[in-house]
Amino acid sequence: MAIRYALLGLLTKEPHSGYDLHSTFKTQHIYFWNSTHSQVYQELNKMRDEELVTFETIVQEGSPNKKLYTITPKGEKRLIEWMMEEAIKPAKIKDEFLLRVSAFQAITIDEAIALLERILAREKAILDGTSKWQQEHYGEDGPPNYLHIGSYLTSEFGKRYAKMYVEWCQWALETLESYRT
Amino acid sequence: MAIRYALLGLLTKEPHSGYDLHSTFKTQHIYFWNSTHSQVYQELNKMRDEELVTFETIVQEGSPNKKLYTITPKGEKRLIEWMMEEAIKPAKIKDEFLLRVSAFQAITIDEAIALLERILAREKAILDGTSKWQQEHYGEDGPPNYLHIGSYLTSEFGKRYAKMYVEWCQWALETLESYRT
DNA sequence: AGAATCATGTAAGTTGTTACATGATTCA
DNA sequence: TGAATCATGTAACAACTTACATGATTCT
Repeated sequence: MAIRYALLGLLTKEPHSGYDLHSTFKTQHIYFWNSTHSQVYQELNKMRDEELVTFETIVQEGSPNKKLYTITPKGEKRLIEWMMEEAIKPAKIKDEFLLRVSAFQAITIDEAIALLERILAREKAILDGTSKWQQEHYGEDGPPNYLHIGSYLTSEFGKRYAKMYVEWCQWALETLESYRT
Repeated sequence: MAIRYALLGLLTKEPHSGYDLHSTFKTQHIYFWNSTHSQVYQELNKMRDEELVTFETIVQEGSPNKKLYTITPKGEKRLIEWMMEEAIKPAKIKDEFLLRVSAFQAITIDEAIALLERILAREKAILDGTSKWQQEHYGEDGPPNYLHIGSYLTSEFGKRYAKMYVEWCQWALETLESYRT
């Protein structure tokens, strides 16, 4: 239901192919949305049937042909209606690592520490990647115009989320050490 | 697939009813897991069929009868196997508010500010609730024994997540104000 | 009087995932 | 030579949500 608004939102900036849209979920949108390529293609087909998007086939040399999707006025209207709904559903999170943490009582302290150290390394790498992405795209001053404000604000969220995750891991490791004695 | 590990994890601490388990998702687990009561009951039935849990019917006066579920040795073994898997899937997040933020270019600055202010209030209330919950359950010193370490570590995550969300909202509001001129 | 809490469940529908399917080009 | 990237799609299955269904008690 909401996947379509994720796609429509990206299409308000410029036309994208299905492949592009999915790539964005895997890179920029990881902190607040996720999807698989098959779902993206299916949803784009539905939206084309409902005339929320149109596409144009781009013939390329060297890489396969692609379909460049553009949002229609009807699609824009629908997106804005959704953005203005009073009810904002709370976030739905499925974090398998934190689920493991919540069951740490079932394993030993050493096993728990080993798991945490793996995730600390992973989150450090993510923080690094997000910081670099933001620096490359927006530098110190933020986006040059309002068109990219959304992307800038959410990239900052991603950076803060990763930083919080890293610091929490470090705190959790210290806390676990103190339970060893 | 993973909902069962969420349930099994809680059952390693003590027996719970389906209602209890679902309540926990709505309160303590909101930062890393979510589910509906219907899914909880369905999964408990499946796990009973697979002998991962057993239950006992508790007859109550004043409130309806309930089924108290207990984890079996087979269930514990299955949980630990899952916790020790090398691959830890990245978190899957569906945050409709941040999805709206990512499309802020489609609405006016005033509308964007109004949305952010609503969420700031919501997140402040959540931070407050999480802080109080942690204080009431663990005070200043943390859990008295290793049995509650998981719950303590994840409640701290929840607190830090809410704090980060509040601070990000405040930063985003300032940033938006600066784009008005 | 109406809403919230406790308590469990089924049925129908929607959403999302995994596997299957293809194939050229580029990088290591 | 094998993996990664670009590029799109379908089919089958699993996961998840919403609506329906009931009903006593307690709080406002």
